[in-house]
Amino acid sequence: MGTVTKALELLDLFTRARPVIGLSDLARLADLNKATCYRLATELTDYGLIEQVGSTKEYRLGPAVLRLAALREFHVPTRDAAMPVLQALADETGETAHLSLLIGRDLKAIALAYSSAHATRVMMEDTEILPFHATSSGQAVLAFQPDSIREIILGQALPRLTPHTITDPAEIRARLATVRTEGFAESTGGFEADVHSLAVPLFDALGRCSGGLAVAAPKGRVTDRSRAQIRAALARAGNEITTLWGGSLPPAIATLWRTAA
Amino acid sequence: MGTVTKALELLDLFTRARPVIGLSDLARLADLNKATCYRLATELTDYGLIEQVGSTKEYRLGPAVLRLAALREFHVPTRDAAMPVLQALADETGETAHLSLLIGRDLKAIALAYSSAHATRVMMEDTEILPFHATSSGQAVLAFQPDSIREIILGQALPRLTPHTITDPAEIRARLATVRTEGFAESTGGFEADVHSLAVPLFDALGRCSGGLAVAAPKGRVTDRSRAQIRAALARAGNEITTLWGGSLPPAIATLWRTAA
DNA sequence: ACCATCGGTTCGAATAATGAACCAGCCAAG
DNA sequence: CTTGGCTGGTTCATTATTCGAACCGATGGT
Repeated sequence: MGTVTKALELLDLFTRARPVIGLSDLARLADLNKATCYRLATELTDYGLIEQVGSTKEYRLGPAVLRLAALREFHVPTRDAAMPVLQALADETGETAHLSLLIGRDLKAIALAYSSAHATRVMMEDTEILPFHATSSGQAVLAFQPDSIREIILGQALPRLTPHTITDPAEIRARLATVRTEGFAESTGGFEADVHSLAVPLFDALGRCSGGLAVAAPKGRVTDRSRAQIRAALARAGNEITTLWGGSLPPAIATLWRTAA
Repeated sequence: MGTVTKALELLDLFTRARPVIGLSDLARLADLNKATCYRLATELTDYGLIEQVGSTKEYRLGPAVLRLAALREFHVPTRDAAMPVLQALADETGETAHLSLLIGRDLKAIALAYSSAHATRVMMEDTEILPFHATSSGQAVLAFQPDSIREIILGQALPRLTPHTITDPAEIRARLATVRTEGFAESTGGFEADVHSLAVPLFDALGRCSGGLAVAAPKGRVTDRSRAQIRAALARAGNEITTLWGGSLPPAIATLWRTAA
């Protein structure tokens, strides 16, 4: 593994639940020698990807990420464009909506929107990496990947995260086929017990499925009626975001979503 | 210089004016061997900081920056918090407003807002790094840095970017003293000929000056009246953003701005 | 006074980065 | 259809950089 990758992996240690990390912790979490970790952290700090805060000298993500994101949004409006749609989706369904993107080999959440309709809502605090096999977003995205990529992912370990997580590759393949014929993915308690979620795939300008859009609700609140409503809202929002991204839906999906919405 | 820094410097080659870069160009621009550049680019690509687009395989900034920025904004709302104020500043003054942050040893623009009041407006296309000596933002920020940092920066080369650029360190030091007593920095044609700009410093929660806020207008459109209006708007906006950042103004500045607004 | 931990530093050994030369593929000019 | 100059990508021996055990001074709790 290259030095650059090692340095960048430090960035992944920062999460919503753990936004600041001291040098020793950083080294422990990254399984790196403290000296090595210090050098890498110093280089990241010099560039501004992380910064040291206050007298304790702990690290957190730095201002450089803002500049890079602003530049990317200028050229390829992704998050900014999708944000209002995401919030509208949360408002319309009364549940938590989130948007995820395929980054490297992982599916990562990049935006959340909450609804204030209910006092209890699904929070997604420390959820950056969405496991493909255990989440509806993951299944929605996986269903529309090329066979080669899908098989690489299904060949990896598929940890049982809850008693309801599906871990059999064959069973997952069957579900993905269903996702393709229905245009929606559904997961109940596979990632977090008591959370139901529905998701749709999103497509970029080259027709590749590059992300997912999901609505997560407490299991007990989901009825046949609300499921249908969420599906309709997801279809509309998925269509809208894909359009905003300059993408185009596979014709089969477009047809399926039209009937849902 | 470390490998990580070299890799990260590749990211700086992407600008608004040059958002996609091929491998050979990237190597040339970075003054790196093509093989080296390729390895670094591959590592950045694997992480998602850059991505290859289409059949031409050119590189552009990748989706990972969005995730990192979302995480940082969650913990330290900076850009998101300032954005509406920035737009209001542009609307109120009828000119281009921009926000810059001290990142590493450079001052970099992270957000722009345009006004639709006039057909001609100052565009800031390829302006990521704002030279301290030649811009009003730079002078505003430099004026409030600790002596040690200020002297390091003034000790560097101060290129003459236009016929009106001030390049004499002594003269700059004098202007910075004025900035401190007035609470505003002003530059006319020092960075781009025919552009007038006014700026104020911004302060973070630790009382450090960590950025600048500026309004840039075509030189010919600036009158005594509009200058006063811009200063008043800048004072209000600077105050507001500093507050949003949980920062506090140095008492001297607070007093100065109160009289302007 | 003690011990553990913190951020940061040192220096020889070990490893990873480097770059000249080399592919194959593409495209436009001759 | 050949030539030549470009592209993105690859190889491998040389070498410069990274690595990590041990060490430092400071801090904080017992």
